[in-house]
Amino acid sequence: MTDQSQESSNFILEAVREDLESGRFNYVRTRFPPEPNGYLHIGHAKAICIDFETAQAFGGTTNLRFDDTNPVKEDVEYVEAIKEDIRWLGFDWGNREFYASDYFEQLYDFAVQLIKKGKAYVCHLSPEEIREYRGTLTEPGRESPYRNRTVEENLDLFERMRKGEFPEGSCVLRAKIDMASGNINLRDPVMYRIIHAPHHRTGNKWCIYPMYDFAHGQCDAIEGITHSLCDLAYEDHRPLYEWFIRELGIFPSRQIEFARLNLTYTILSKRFLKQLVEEGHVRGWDDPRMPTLRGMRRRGYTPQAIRKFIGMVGVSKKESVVDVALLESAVRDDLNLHAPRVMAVIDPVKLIILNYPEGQVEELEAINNPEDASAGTRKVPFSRELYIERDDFREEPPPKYYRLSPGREVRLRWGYIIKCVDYVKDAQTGRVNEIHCTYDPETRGGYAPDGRKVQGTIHWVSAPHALDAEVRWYDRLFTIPNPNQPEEGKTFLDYLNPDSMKIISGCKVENSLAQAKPGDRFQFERKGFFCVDPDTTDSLLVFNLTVTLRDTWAKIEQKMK
RNA sequence: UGGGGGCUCGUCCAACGGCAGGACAGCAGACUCUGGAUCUGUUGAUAGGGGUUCGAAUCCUCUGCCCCCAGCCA
Repeated sequence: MTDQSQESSNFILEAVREDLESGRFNYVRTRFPPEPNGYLHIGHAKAICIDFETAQAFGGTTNLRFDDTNPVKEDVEYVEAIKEDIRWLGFDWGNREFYASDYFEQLYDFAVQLIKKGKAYVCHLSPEEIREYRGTLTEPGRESPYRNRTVEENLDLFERMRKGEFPEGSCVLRAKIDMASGNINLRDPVMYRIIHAPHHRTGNKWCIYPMYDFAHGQCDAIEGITHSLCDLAYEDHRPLYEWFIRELGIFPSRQIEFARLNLTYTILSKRFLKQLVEEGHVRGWDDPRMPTLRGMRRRGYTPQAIRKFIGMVGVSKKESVVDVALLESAVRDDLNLHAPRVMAVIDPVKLIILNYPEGQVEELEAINNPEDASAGTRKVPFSRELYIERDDFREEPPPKYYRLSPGREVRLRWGYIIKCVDYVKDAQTGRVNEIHCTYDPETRGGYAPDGRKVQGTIHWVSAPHALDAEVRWYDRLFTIPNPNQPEEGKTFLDYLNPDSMKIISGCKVENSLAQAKPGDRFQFERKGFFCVDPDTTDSLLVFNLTVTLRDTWAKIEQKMK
């Protein structure tokens, strides 16, 4: 209860601790093994954190190893992107960057070793036949007619596979295990297949490539990985992983599986994310609505927030769906402490202070971050004509509304207390297009010398000084908590939120933002956290909504309906 | 009807035979020049049955429900 150490523990750390105590291992080394066939997302961030932090907890190291055993799916473009994203998260693999393809020769030797032991054979069954012979979940399989070839014949055939004498699909190398095993992975799994395609690293040197099951564990062994942490999906593969270790007599890495991350209102399947991009439902892999690390980065999420979130989620073997609100909370928490505050009016309406001298400009002092005194202060210009948020004025204020309305007083943040005396509406549309106020010159800086209480404080910008901006206001990409489980006859695309992005132009922001550069993060007071988008040009600032502030008024208003 | 896993507040994670706790969400209040932040309080759970035990979320047993596996993908 009062013990803080439990917060940072989990079943993997306990297992590793036991392995060290029992002497099973005397050091800790993990690996993060992405296949370079796509971009990293928040789900990968969980794996990355677990891999790196587990090792760190015991003074160990983590290798980055690209699992590049299938040349037709992979590309160098992805290895660079993956490295960039891991670094952004703040993890360092030093010079321990490896590739499964570095070990192709070694892996080939391992295969020969198994052939010589009579534990592997070249099989000429077609893919369809292999499937038939494999049996089903409830019925045992049948042995391949090629299963009992001699070692010499297998050695010869395997060598010729390597030399490129056979077309793709004509034969494979299989492990000779047990066609009746209840675990289908043990029914003579394929170890090598023929692929006549150039590999992004080995070029045309190879035309046979190891399958995941014959590559992963062996690479772990070669690298001396003590703990190979992976997805629950590989639980069934562990007996095979261990079979290869035993038969080859190689370093006995221990595979431990944990549950992958799922998030409400979010899709994390690579295939579906790809579909979102290719069909144009989002603007790209780095669209701020995407759960990719590049998307979240562009959205304004910080690596610290993502790591904090992963820590809050914990590690277990239970398949779960984490509420995306937890992520948003972690993001707010971090940004609250570090993002400078700024005034920005997203839906502006003109406000004129009738008794303020025309042409006069004052510089008012504003605190940059109330959570961080070292952030200092800045000057914001004040004048007779301002913009305020359209929603901060009501002709007929509802109960509990304490912003501006006719006859009422409100404080302009860091400015003066003003009172609404009149407003004008557009004759055509009926929309309010000007609000007339008077100000109390005694209240400069927002303090009332008479001690009078003003309930509302609203943000504003000086009209002649304001900068134009575009705001991209994001909402959840999907309308239901679990788009992974569509109703009968529907797909996740049926739940796309049509309002997941609203592009709002004509926003007015304070002029201190003139210096803002892409990637800079701010809090727009009373609104939310925003991040400067790379689409920003010299003439137009573009901001992405990272996450809104908690909005209790919206909640009250909602309840009154 | 094979094999492998999993069931603790709404959600996620703890408690490892000894008072079921935390975070997020929710609710109520305090404070406030952001209806922000902060602080306080509060609602709320051991899938079910049987057993072992002084004592069970934890051990045993039966039942139920959920997930994964039949790629020459990873």
